[in-house]
Amino acid sequence: MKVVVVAQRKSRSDRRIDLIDAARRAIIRHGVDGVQLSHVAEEAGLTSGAVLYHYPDLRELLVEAQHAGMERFYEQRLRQLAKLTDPVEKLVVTIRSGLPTGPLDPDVRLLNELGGAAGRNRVYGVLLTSLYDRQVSMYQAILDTGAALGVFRLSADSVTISRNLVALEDAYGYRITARHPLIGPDEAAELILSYARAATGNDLAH
Amino acid sequence: MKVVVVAQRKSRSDRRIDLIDAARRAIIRHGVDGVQLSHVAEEAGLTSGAVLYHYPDLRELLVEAQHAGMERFYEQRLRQLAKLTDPVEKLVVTIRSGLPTGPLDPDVRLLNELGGAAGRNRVYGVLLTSLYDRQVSMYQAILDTGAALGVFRLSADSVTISRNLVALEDAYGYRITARHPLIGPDEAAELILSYARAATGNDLAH
DNA sequence: CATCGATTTGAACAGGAATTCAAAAACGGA
DNA sequence: TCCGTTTTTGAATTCCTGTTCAAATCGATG
Repeated sequence: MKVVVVAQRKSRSDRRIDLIDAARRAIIRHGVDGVQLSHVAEEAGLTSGAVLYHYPDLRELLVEAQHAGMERFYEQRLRQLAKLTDPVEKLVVTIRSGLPTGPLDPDVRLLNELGGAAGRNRVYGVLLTSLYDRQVSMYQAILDTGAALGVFRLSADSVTISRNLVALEDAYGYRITARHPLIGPDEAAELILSYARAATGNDLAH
Repeated sequence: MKVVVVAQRKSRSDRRIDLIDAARRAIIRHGVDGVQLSHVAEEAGLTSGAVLYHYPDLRELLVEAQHAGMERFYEQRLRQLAKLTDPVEKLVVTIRSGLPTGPLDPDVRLLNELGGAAGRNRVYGVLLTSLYDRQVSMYQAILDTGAALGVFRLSADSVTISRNLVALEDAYGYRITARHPLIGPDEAAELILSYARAATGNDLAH
């Protein structure tokens, strides 16, 4: 008696979502340039042929996976922000939400994979740049309203400060995923807050 | 008449230096995880067999290439620093020397390739961490002497400020190599200087 | 200039990955 | 339940990469 087990069949769109998620995991495991069809198939619990059926070009799937990962990361930050009203609280929470929870944080790991590739691949460069700009705008809104309310006294224009805040998040994300022995999520948050305090003239105690 | 052209023969150590350099270029072209033996061979003007003769394990060569690239980057920064005495000048020049000259700057491109891989590969993580720490020390020395001379009035301890300065360099290095349309070397330097001014209480005009 | 060891080539080989495709399986609807 | 369509498998094929190794070449040395 031969029993053949076939992977659960799914609708077109459900399967694509599965594959994008599988690709995300595969990229984290093997890197954007090291990932291969079989890795994605394995993560998805399918055969290479099935993956190819949905995405004839692996590179397209990878781009979609990166895109989806970015969007998820950004949406998550916005969602946390939406719950708050106090500019001080907003700023503190947002700084936190830009950092990985630890060295294995999948969202940040995925974004970090893009860093190097963005220098070689224009598509990735554009993706990463657009994420950066949106994050900057996010901070700007917080800083501007805080300044309007008289809670913050900005040491420079809000664009400059916002760009630096996002830059610091990015960089500490790399340090944390690289397992710096002295810099974890808490320490990184404190380092960025140190800058934020100087830039806003507020001690950011909430 | 058959003419066989053989690559110029070189001494063991010369050839190894060549290969490390070729590997550096190959990594920049294809990524740490996308680079393959033939890429390195091509960059070196040799055949795969010849590369394998010197480095039976490609991964070892790649690690050496990354290591060499890091050291070169760091040494270069130290060298520029050694020429100066004024803390203000030192700080300004050092900030500059941590940024790529443009999107194609090979040294920064190479370092950026490491970012993602450091989350997966412990060796790369250690390399990158040690570079970061040394750069932090470099800034610390500048800030501490400036403070001792009364030129700087630090807004936080020198470790904190130094960590943030290196973090900002790193992050803007990524932005520049990803070809951010608004942030080039000059703009990045100005952004970091904005922080440095606030942190040192010095307007850093030289 | 003859020899010897070190270096490089080039071809052969092995393993693995992407791609193709016919057949099988699963699903939805009649 | 049966049928037509969609999805998945698995095997065959092709392509590519790493690896091995004998032969050729080079450079130094006596």
